[in-house]
Amino acid sequence: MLNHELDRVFQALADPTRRGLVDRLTRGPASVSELAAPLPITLAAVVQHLQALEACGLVRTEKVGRVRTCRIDPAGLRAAEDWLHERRTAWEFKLDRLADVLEEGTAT
Amino acid sequence: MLNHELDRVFQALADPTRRGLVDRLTRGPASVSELAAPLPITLAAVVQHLQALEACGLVRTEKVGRVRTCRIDPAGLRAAEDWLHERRTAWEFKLDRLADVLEEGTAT
DNA sequence: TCAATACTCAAGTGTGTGCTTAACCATGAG
DNA sequence: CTCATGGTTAAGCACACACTTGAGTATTGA
Repeated sequence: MLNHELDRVFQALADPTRRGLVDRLTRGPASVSELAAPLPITLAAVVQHLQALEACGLVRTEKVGRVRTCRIDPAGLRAAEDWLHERRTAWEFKLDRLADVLEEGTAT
Repeated sequence: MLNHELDRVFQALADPTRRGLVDRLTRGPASVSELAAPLPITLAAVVQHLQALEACGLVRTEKVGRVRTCRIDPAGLRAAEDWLHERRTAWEFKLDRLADVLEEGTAT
C-alpha cells in the first residue's frame, strides 16, 4: 500500500464518528440509515463519513434498490495495523538488543 | 486507553511528516535538529509535530543541556495497533462463521 | 399514480491544522 | 563577556474538514 493511501486510512480513523462506524460495522453489515439512526448528526454527514471510509478501503458498500449496505473491508484495517506493527516491533527489537549489550557490560 | 486519546494517536499518524518522524525514530533516538535536517520544513514546524507526537504517547523526549533527544514510545503505537487488531479479527471471525453456516447449508 | 423512503449532491459556515516568520531564552565554546 | 547553537513561543495565514441546510433523484408500497 502506498504512503498516500495510508494517509487517508489514518486520517479516516482519526475521527471518532468514523471510528464508531467502523466499530459498529464489525458487528455486522448495515444500511446508511441504520448507521445514522443512533448518531446525533445528519444522514448527509454520515454519507460523507462513509465516502471517506470507502475511499481508503476501510469499508465496502453495495447499493440494492434504494438501500446501500455497508460492511467492513479488512484490507484497510490490515494496512494500518501492519504499519504500526512493523514500527513497534522494530523498535522493541532494538531495545532488546541494547539491553543485551548492557547486560554483557555488567556481567563476567 | 480512552477513546479521546486514540483520536489523537490516529490524528497524529494521519500526517505523513509525523509518520516519517516516527519511522525515523524507530531506527534510533535523535535530537530535534537531526530530525529536522532532512525535512523541507522549518525547525519550528518540526517542534510542533513533535509536541503532537509526545502529547499522544507516540514519542518520549528528554532535554539535556540545550539538546532535546526524542525516542519512540511503543505505548501509543500499541494502543492503535490493538484497536485495529481487535476490530479486524472480530470481523474476520464473523466472516468465517458465516462461511461455515453457508457450507452447512450446501452440504449433506 | 401518489406518497413515503432512502439516499445523493451542492453550497456555505465555522473550526482546526500545518506552516511560516520573527522574536526570544538557555547552554556551551572561545 | 560574546557569540553561535539548539530550541521555544506566539501570531498569523491559507487551506482542509465536519457539519448543516436545502433541493433533488430513484425505488417501493398502497
